[in-house]
Amino acid sequence: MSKDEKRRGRGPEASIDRGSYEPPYVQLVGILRRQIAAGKFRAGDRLPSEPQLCSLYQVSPMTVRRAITILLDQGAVVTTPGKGTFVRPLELGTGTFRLQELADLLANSGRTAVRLLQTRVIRADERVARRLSIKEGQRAIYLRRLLFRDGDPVLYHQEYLLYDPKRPIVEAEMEATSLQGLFAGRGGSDFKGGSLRIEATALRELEADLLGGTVNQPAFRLIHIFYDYKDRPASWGWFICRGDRISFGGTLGLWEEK
Amino acid sequence: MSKDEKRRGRGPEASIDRGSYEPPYVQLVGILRRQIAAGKFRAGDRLPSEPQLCSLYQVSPMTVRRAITILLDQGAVVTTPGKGTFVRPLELGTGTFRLQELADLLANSGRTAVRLLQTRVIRADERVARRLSIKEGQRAIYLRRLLFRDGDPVLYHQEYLLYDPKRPIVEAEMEATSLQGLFAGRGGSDFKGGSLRIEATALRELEADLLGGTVNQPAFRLIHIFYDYKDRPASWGWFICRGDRISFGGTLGLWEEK
DNA sequence: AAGTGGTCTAGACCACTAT
DNA sequence: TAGTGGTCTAGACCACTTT
Repeated sequence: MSKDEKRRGRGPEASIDRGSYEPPYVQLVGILRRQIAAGKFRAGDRLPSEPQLCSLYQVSPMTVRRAITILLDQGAVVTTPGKGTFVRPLELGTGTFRLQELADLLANSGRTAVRLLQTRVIRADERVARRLSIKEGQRAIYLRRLLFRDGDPVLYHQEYLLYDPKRPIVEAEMEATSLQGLFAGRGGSDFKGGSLRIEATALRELEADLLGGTVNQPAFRLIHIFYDYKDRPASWGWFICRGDRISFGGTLGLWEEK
Repeated sequence: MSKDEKRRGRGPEASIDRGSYEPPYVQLVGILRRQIAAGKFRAGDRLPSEPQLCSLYQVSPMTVRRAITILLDQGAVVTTPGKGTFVRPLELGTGTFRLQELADLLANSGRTAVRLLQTRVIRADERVARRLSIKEGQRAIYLRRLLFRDGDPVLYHQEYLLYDPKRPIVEAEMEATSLQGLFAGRGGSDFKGGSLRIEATALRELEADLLGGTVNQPAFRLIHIFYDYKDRPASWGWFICRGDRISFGGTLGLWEEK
């Protein structure tokens, strides 16, 4: 698909290929990244100034600016007004893990199934009340689900939902709520966003039984709070997944997965 | 174009404040985000076209474009050429976890200490050879470190490094290698980047002993490979951290931590 | 005063999609 | 044909830092 990757073998500088399908600012990002990755500019070094880059690569200031901005929020460089643009050193704190693996586990809805284990209206105890910002004793919905991949149970999900008497939730809907649209990505959900937290844990008896694992086996617990469009916490819950079934990957610095 | 005020009818509820220290494109990002978060535009809805946004907020196409681009890589919208810009539904797969917690654990170098437990030159077995892309039997450096926070052991680190006879590593250097500059963020490292993977595990006897935990206690294993500027894998290793000492957080969708 | 990053304008052209 | 996103130009102004 990318057959016009030309070798610009000689000279320290590559140049912008105007005939390429790749826009100049993308090419410039690539050129600068390669120069950094090749060690031409090391951590702490200053990059050429923006006017210099303009004349070096024959592009307008705006195009240089776009490229720099991209490097900036890729974390490759830092800029300080009046001084210059500098190559950023590796910092572990900037590393991130993606949840893509979790989504992959549940992609392809044909291979995925949800079994609703339990659904009941409960009275919020102190813990639930605090998480959902309601009063103790108020109603909430408690759900337990088991998610299958190719017939194998892979995720155990427990969730507390705001109870809204004006909008009762149908059973069929509950299988989808916060899964459809969250996992598959299609169909709008009623949530505007949420916060996540991942913990290391071990399977308890029930969880081991449901997930076909052994008691005390290492596992991930993924805790979520989703908020509705009125900023109310509308869902609090957690997924349990066997540690030998999933792990989460990410990259650091200029490294791109190959 | 007509500069008549045809925006009186269904005008924007917010407008760009030219006197603000916040540049117009940032304000526009905020305005659109708030409208989405408030439910004015729901998942799947189409945003006003870029020319419409230009006249709505009296900014140039380039400014609108910058705002849209930001929303785009914030994951808030998706764009399809020829059709429009659409609000993106929540997708769990887009969630990310930050390693900030890990960096925080080791911030403030005054409270942090590194104890080198072991350092020896070894012959690479099959596993090490594969990870470092060297031949079996070749030399490599094996390190074991214990990292303390306020006197408490918090991280156990094992690492295999490329052995370079031309550049022997001093002991003092080893305490810093891949920690200084990776954690503290100052001082350039010799690595251009790396890949990370996080696993759920349980403490083994040695690890429990070192970290002051109990055997089989839940824990995280953070595996890393760092690459040098010649794209060689120069460091392979992993950190062990008690599960009750750390967890990793992140957000999803339009939610911002408050 | 000169250089640097940061921002913005007011158009232009292109490729794509729908009618 | 008209509308849409995507890109680009060739300047301009500002705030900041260094000399």
